[in-house]
Amino acid sequence: MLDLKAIRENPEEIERRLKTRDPEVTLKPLLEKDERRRRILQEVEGLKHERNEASEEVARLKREGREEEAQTRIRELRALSERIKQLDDEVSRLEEEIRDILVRLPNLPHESVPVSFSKDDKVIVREHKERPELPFEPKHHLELAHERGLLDFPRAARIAGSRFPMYVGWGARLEMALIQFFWDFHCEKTGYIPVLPPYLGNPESMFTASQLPKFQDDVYYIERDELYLNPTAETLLCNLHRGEILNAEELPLKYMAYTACFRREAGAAGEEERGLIRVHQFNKVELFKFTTPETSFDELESLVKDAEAVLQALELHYRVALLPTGDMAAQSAKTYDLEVWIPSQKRYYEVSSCSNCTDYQARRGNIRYRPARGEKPRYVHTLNGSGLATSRLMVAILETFQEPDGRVRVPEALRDYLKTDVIPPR
RNA sequence: GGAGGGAUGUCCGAACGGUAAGGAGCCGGUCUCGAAAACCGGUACGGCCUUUACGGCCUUCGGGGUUCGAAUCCCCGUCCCUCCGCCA
Repeated sequence: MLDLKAIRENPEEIERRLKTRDPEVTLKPLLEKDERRRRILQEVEGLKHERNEASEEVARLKREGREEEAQTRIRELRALSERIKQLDDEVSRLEEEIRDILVRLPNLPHESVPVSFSKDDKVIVREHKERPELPFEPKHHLELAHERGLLDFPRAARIAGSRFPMYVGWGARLEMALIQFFWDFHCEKTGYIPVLPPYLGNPESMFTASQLPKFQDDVYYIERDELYLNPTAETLLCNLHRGEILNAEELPLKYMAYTACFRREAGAAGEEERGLIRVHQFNKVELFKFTTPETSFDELESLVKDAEAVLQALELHYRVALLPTGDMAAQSAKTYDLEVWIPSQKRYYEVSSCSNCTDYQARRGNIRYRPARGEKPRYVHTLNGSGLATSRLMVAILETFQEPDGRVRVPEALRDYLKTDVIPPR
């Protein structure tokens, strides 16, 4: 959510910047409603002042036993109270309308973000390692998994439905090893506080993270209990300090969580996304930071490095992309994607998305910090990044490290977890 | 799921429907070489409004209602506690 006061003070500039993400944006109706609201507010506050003084007078008259005079005064005050109620209602209606508009506006993009509506206009910032050239036609991960009995989609479909993965045997062991490796890595090497949060979130949490109101259809919803199934731990961690005022000294606060993530993925389907690429349930270790406004963009750079470090440890080829204005999530002011090479498709897939959401989520969730003793609280900045999503990583590992005979070499970093250096045939 | 009890500031804690006591803590001061103690003063976080003032309005978990006026009465909800039931 953007700062209404800032919009009021600088509407042209803000509208211009928002239009780099969504050309439809117009602030005019918002400003008109704001103007009206403030006018009525002034009137009603004046009337309330009047009422407060009159009420005090009634109390005094009653204390002094001047009952008749008090009754006369009370009769007079009825009309005033009626008017106040009318105006109050109008103010609340306007406030609701203003909020409705405000919560749907995206965040202001940072000036370093390339301006474009096409996702192809992302900027490749850097690459790691050479693109692996296999001396044979690489097999699709599903084929490898089938030969080795690593995944069982048909039976998962029996249990839950299509596009739910089921890991079996060495597949299950590899998935657990990846989770455990990411978890240990960030606990020990990058210093994030580990958290196992609830997997369900209430409407307020979804709203704060900006999952609502726009992405209602992308999340699973349990109507009976008014709870949403976690789509990404960003949503959960974002709410860890909702409504709090943090101390400046404790910032930046760095958290990490492992969760399963659930997404409806309505409408998504296609040959390219067969197998583990796009599923309703996947595992992810998420990184999340609460920082001061001054440091957030530096913290974004280090967050990206923390996520990259895991890919490097796994010896994978990847690149870092800076997303253009039109391709970022609404809450983000600046986003880097980490994209890993998938040999069978000869293309990159996103395995991590690292964003600085500045004060956008903080304002929605009223997450603040006090810069110094006695000073007014300010909104924190929130940052999130996957560190990483395991399901797509498994695809990359199976395909990148496959041998001509279909065996899969286990990267050094995972050997302690798997107790083998090659995934054998079943 | 059922029955009770509760939620007031940084903390504790009061308030016949009449406009948020008191204490601790914290901040400032007196005293002191300095500190402690004592004493004096300040202290409702926070938000909104513009005529930026010694200003006004809102704020007793949240949302509604009754009333001239609600921390207080009524309704709905959230969270916490106790008991019963169920249960990995």
